[in-house]
Amino acid sequence: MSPVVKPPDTPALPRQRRKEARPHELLEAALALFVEKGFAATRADEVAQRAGVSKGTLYLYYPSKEELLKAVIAHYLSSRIAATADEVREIRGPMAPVLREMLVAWWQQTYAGPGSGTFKLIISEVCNFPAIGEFYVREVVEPGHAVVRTILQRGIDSGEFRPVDVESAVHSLLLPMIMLCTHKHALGACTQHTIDADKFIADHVELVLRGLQPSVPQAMPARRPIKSSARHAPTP
Amino acid sequence: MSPVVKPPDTPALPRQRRKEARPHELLEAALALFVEKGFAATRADEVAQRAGVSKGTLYLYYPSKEELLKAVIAHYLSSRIAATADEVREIRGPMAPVLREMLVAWWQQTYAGPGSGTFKLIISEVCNFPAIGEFYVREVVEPGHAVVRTILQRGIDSGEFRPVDVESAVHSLLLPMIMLCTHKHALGACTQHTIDADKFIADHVELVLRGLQPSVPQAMPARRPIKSSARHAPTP
Amino acid sequence: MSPVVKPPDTPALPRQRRKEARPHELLEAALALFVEKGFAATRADEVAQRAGVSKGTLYLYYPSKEELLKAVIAHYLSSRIAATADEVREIRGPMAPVLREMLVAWWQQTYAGPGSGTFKLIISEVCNFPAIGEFYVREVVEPGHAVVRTILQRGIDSGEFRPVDVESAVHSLLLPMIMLCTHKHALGACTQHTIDADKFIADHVELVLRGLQPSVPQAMPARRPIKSSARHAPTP
Amino acid sequence: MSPVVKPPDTPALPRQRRKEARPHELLEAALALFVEKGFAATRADEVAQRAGVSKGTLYLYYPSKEELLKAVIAHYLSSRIAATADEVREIRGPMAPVLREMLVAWWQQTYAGPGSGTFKLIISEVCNFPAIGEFYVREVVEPGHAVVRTILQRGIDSGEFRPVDVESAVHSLLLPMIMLCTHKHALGACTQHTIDADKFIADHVELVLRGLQPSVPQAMPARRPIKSSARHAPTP
DNA sequence: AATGAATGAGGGTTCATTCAT
DNA sequence: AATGAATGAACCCTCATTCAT
Repeated sequence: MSPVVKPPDTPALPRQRRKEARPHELLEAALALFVEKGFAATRADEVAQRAGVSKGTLYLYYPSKEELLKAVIAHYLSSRIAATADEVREIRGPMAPVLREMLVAWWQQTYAGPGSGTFKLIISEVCNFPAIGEFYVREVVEPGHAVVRTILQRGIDSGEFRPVDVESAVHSLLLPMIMLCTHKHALGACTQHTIDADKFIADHVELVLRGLQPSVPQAMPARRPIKSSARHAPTP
Repeated sequence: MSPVVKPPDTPALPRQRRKEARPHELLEAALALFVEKGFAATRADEVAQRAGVSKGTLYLYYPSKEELLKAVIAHYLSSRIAATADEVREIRGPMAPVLREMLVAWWQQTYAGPGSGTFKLIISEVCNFPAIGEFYVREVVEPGHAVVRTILQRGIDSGEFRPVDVESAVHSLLLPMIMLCTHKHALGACTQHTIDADKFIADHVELVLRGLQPSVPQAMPARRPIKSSARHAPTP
Repeated sequence: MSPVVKPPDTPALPRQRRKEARPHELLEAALALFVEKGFAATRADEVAQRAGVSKGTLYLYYPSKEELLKAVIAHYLSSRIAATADEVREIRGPMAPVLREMLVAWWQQTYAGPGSGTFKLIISEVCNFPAIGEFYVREVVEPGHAVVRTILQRGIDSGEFRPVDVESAVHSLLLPMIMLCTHKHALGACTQHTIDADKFIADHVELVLRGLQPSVPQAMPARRPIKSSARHAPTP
Repeated sequence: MSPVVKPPDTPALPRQRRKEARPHELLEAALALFVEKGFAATRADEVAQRAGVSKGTLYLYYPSKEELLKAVIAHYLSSRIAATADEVREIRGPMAPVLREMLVAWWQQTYAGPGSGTFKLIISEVCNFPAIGEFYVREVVEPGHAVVRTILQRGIDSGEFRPVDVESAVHSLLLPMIMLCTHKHALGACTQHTIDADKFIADHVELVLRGLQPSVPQAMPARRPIKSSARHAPTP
């Protein structure tokens, strides 16, 4: 998927001057370690060592550990979501397949690649480095939400979807995806509690799309109290 | 909420002896700081100061920072989920209201309280302290999933719900809740990107419950390709 | 030997008020720990605990750890050497038996009792607390040396001993004794390298007394080069 | 002797890179301070400062203060006693001059050099670090004793020496030397109580050698009570 | 008088950053 | 450009000492 992944079996590549590759290798090493251990618990020379350079070299490319973090975030979040938005604007016809395919495509690109760790990283570090949060919201959250919101709104307008709260539906669709990316680098990385991510995402999108269908009036008497005695909060 | 916060302008308030209250105050302070800044970035005397004691006192109650972390996790994750499971087992009748009310009740308890931060804390630190992950999976994840899984399965068996993949549906219901707790202490704590959590949870549960309803045959021509040219991965 | 040794099998003596015994118990505990671990490596509450009191109580009797050290030294070095000196002054007749019996008597008293540790303690701590050294020299070294010196000199004057350097002979007699006391609490306390102290002291005194005998002229051609090639410094 | 001592009035002498020299300089500084103040009372940055480096540099070469202590011991106790033993084995002829010269040679090498402090250091710290004692016994005590024992035994076998207890005689010869080394760094370093060490050692060896001479029967009626009333223990 | 909880200065150790080579 | 030895501020933790009970 990403051709820059350093082959892990070439430990001592023979002194070829690859000044151009250095920054990217450092970013990749830094991302992996920041995601795994957190920013504060990652030592600068761990990053350098994983990138195959000395500690001093790291500081040749990034003036401080914090700048390295920002570069990591900027690099792995430079999204092409805006481009997606433009494409979506042109599409006509039923929105359900559009939504399904767009989400699954984004998902497959994201979950497998190294960028899946950025969500955990942002969650962990945003309070210490609020600039990261602003960048993320501006570059990723808002354009991403906008795309999904647009599709949903168009489906509602055309009667394809029920008139649900669009913000909530956006979250219903996207939050599990973010959570799964996070899980991959958290519990999933160090416990036996794994999730079949691809299957879940397919099932989840399907479930939500079902939930968005206009109701067939008589089909479901939702929220009509049936036997009142049966209902109570189970964990008061 | 926190009447114990020492006013910072009293330089030497007379040394207090409160052996019983200290552990809880220290745990509360540690949770807040570990959640906000991360374990490694939190200094031991920050915790002590927030709890209104000196650094030495902290070490009177917990032998190391790591043990303090474990105590925080153990304290705030001692769940009453098992009790919930017992109650649920007795319930008869339609499962949709049971599910809705149980989830909302759990949600309201959790999101508002200090325990909502534990999810971010676990996400951030589980790779550094795998024992935390095992504890969390055993004490929270598995019993929690079991409760929801039981309800869903019973609804499927009775024909109230479609025969969906139960594991996926459990995740569809719960992951957004976890994500929202996490969000509260991450982006939500330091950017303007807020979410109306209560409304979203209500909407989300409703949406999923709709998606679980048995399908009315003619209602949705799902997955039928409509205009083939309209489909392509939106973020290439 | 010393009737104040606390029986170690009465761990909780039932609240009897023994204010008078406290200081001595503290001194005994402090001596044992200071000798074993050194002053700096001994914690104040270790001393208190070994004496069966709380940390606060220790500070009721001694205002600081350093004062406790001084009290230990003063207590265990309060020597009765001066009295010995008076007795010796009266003695007439051959000095060899006097010396032998006096040294053995002093040895037997000292080596077995707790005071044997004071030599190691002084060696270890005198550079950090020079006052201890001055006290020790004044109270122990000088009077002790004076006694032995007097006896030796009298033996020399009477022709019983050879006219050796008296200072050197004093050291030849006493230094091994000090060294053995030190050894008991150093290597002897934690390795298998033990010395049969009583036998050695008897042998040593005898050997030195022999060496003090007037020489029989033809007996020893000392310092006459014998086979010159055979002599060279063995560890150059 | 110590040309590396940094003059204290040059606040920032330009950072030096001397990877080879550092370990020895650190060991020398550490020995001096550990001997003078004891291990526990010596601060790591005192050692670093005396070696002319920063505290961090110390930890570049030794992973902890305790490892530094072990390195000091290992470095200054790497004895050439075994070599001496080989040489001694070849020597024929009278043993008295051999013994005298060997002891004086060893003495002169040891007392003047920095290694003279190791005895005090071992005495002070062996109970806290028993491995040091085992190392010392194996590397120094046992081979050293073996050399002296061999010489004495050969002298006894040839009739040159009286048939004394060899172990005791070894101690009679060596313990005062150890004690003098110890004294140099204890009382001798901080009180006026000095000993003319070279003279004493020469006298002492001579005294003991005299005591080892075979007795001329009629010369000394040792242990035969002469005037019985004159004998009594002077310090009862 | 006795206790032991509380304090905070101090010491061992780490690690981001610098700089001589 | 690259290295890695050197630095020192900062952090975890200890423990002598104090003081409320």
